[in-house]
Amino acid sequence: MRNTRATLEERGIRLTKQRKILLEIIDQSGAHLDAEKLYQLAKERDPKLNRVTVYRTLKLLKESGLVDELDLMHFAGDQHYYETRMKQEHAHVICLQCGRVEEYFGEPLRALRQQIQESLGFEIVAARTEVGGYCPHCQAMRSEGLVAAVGVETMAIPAVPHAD
Amino acid sequence: MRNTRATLEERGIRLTKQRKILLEIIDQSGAHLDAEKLYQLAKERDPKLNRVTVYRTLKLLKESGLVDELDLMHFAGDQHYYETRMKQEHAHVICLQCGRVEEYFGEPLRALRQQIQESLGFEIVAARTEVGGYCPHCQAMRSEGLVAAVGVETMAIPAVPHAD
DNA sequence: CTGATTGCAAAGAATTTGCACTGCT
DNA sequence: AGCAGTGCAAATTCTTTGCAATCAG
Repeated sequence: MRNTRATLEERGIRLTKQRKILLEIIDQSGAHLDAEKLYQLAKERDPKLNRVTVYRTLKLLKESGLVDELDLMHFAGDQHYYETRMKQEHAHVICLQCGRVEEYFGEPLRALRQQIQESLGFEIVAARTEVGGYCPHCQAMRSEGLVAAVGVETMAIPAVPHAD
Repeated sequence: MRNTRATLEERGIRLTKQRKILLEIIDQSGAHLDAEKLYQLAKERDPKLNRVTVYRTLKLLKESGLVDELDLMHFAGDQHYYETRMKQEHAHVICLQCGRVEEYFGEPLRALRQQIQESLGFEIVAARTEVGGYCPHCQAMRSEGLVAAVGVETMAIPAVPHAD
């Protein structure tokens, strides 16, 4: 957040009340927010704040490289999710049953990036790895036959993930 | 394609004229098609074929695990791209300048998948790695100052990639 | 035959744009 | 003050749905 302000300033981007609110929400929220959820949260702080401003701000932050845009394997639809660009690269691993999203940090990610860079000669700017599968908890449920076997993309929007 | 028919048959899915056309186009096209491009190509073969059928068929193929859905870092917008599920896992590496898409196959991808599986205990069903950066050709252009430096996501829809 | 599949038109979801007003810097 | 930024309404883009007609198995 500290560096965020600096980056924005460099770009001559004004720090309005609305942007402050949105930045804080994105920063503080551990979860991966989509535009609508971000809008709902922002409205609590400033009921006048418009959905359009959310979209415009997200676009801005994306372009400035301050947030990353994910789609979590389109698990719950086609909306996009946003998170502040983290110091460390990570993969998102989503449970196709319960919707839980885990983050994976680890050496193999660096190795992969490194290798792609070398073998293709690309100068990599951004990388995204998303993985869909079944978390340990849901694997158990499935093998107990408690859950109907369905096509991977077939299930409806998930209920809230089970507790831990 | 041979196995495609089998898979569809198992599911009791009828092989209509329209579906045959769409399957062939997806199969034969080396490129990554979005729904609209697929529709355009299909219309050449059957002008009556409707856009809706394209969407329905893509959904079906996705659910049957016969095609993968990509978004190529949203480089050219929010549409999705489709490709037949390949035998081998691969990453998509897209040049943010010219739009060229390279595919990377390589051991590190397997290692990553393996590691995620082990450390998170997930049973992985599908994985997707997308990388944005600058291809060797565009790196050269950029360093020659032939191209204005722009924010990563700022550029317009790309022209056709330069020839190899 | 008969239920799955299509086409058409219309609805929906997510996101963007035009424009007059407002408020950072 | 002056222009970037906002809100509102309307437009766009991408995708899905309802329903009667059609066709594969």
